[in-house]
Amino acid sequence: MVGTRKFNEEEILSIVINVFRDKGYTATTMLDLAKETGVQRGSLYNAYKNKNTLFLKAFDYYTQQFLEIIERDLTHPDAKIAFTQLFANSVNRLMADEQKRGCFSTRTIMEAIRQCPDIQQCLSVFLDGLQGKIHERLIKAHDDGEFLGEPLRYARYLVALTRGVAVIEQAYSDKEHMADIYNTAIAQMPFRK
Amino acid sequence: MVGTRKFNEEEILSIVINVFRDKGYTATTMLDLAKETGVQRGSLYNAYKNKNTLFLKAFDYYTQQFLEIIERDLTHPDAKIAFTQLFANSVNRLMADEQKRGCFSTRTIMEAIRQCPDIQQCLSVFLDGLQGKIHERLIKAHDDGEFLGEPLRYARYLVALTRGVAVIEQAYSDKEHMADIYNTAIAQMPFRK
DNA sequence: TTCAATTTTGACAATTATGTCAAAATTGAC
DNA sequence: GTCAATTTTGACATAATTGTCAAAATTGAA
Repeated sequence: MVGTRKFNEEEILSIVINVFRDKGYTATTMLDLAKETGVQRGSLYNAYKNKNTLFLKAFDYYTQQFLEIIERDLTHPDAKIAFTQLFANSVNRLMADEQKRGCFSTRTIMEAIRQCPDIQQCLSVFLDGLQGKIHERLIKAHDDGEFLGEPLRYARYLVALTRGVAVIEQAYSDKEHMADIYNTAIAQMPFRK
Repeated sequence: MVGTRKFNEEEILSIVINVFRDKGYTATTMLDLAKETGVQRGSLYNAYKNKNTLFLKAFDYYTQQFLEIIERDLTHPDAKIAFTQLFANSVNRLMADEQKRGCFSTRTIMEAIRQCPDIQQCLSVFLDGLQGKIHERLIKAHDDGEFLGEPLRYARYLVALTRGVAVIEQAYSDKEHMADIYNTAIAQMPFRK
């Protein structure tokens, strides 16, 4: 194809996600995105039409990477260990960011959902995806006799809990606090003794 | 005092909270606030210096009202019923808003905490306040022999869960979904049988 | 009633952000 | 190498937002 784009799309989307994570949806301007990516503002408008569309594209890219990670976190054959690992990794990922910018999807739900047209669909894919991965793992655990609760109810419950911990992280950024919440939750869950 | 303000502060702060709830911290402009409150922009600058300071004041006012409501929700002498009511009321309050603007404090944590200088202190008062009310009620329940868990751990856990449900509300605005999460949580908690 | 403190008002300048566009540059296909 | 499609670039006009200020209005106290 003639007149090909100079920039690498995945590279740009990664940077774009970082900028949005930094400042939030509304506070991020096209100028910010141009500066950080090194792509001229006019080029971004040409390629993505506007901030809204660019955000949607970046969020989809994020979802895809995120769901792969969740799946990997839940691979341990022992269900209780698998969930313990998922939560531990989740806390570690939040803490690993020295700027403490928090969970991108949760911030998107709480801010961008009212600002960014058409984001609802992206969020459905994200949340249904997350709930789906957890649900699948709980069904397997149930079939294995390792888990005695209702998989779907617990999947919903756990998705909510992870969102809650993401909020707590922003408020306190205290690793022990987050770990404590997950430990309390895990200890209560109806895993086979 | 001479040259007294024309407007009623509590009335204005209520409106201000509504506008911020509507559009979020960043997307709300001083012009929006002036239009909605009927107070001239210049007057708002004179009285509150800028958006940031006004937001802090409004948030404090919100916290005060919120904590009174939580305390009232937890008054039932039976602990399990008290928490069941707290959660039911919490869901009902979220659903009662026809615009589905969501939990103001959770949205503030996820957006404004990175945009609004000095909000951290207001949020501490809010969250420590909420955790404190829940903690107190759990201690009482524990003393009464109605609750067998560790009050502080469960207080943290429940605060996180309520934040999580606030996120779920924005994503799905589905009453049954939220109720289901709280039911799953309540059913697991170590209340005396 | 007068007065001084304070608020209100509307206008102003400065800044920031958006979206568009024509000209220039690039590049794959032929 | 040429060419046509596309992207890149920088400039432009428009709109929105901020913060400030002087003049006018208000009001409680003396």
